[in-house]
Amino acid sequence: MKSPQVLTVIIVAVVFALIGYFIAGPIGVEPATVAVSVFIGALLAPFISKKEEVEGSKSDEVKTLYVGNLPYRANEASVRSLFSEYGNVHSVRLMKDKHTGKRRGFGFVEMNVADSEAAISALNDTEFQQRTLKVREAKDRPERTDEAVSS
DNA sequence: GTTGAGCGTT
Repeated sequence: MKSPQVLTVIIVAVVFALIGYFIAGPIGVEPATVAVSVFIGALLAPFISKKEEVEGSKSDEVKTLYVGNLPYRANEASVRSLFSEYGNVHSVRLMKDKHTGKRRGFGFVEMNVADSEAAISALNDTEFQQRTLKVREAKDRPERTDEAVSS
């Protein structure tokens, strides 16, 4: 996938450089300068656009998992180490009650998509600290990435 | 300090 695209980019850059070389004369600019500039520009343009594609696909590599029926003594470290055996764990959040601060017995684990599927089939309905875990794909959460209203 | 179906906060 990578090699044909790079070759295509080079060919397109050469074609643009030739076009710029021939139209540079009537415009009144140095043909060689235009050719080199267009050539470099055509090489850098796909490189910048590909960089954005990579960053955009990186957020898709992480998937949120719902973990239920957790023992109240379980902490984030134990859950993280448990899921880390089946894949790269990005983050672990055990939900607690905001008023009392006690654990509610469920949480969310973020890990890679492929590893998450393996972790679900491997850890779902399995015993963890004398409790049967419920591991599933988490629902879509309301996006609250923006700052909340504060005075 | 307790309890036991569930999908949530910077």
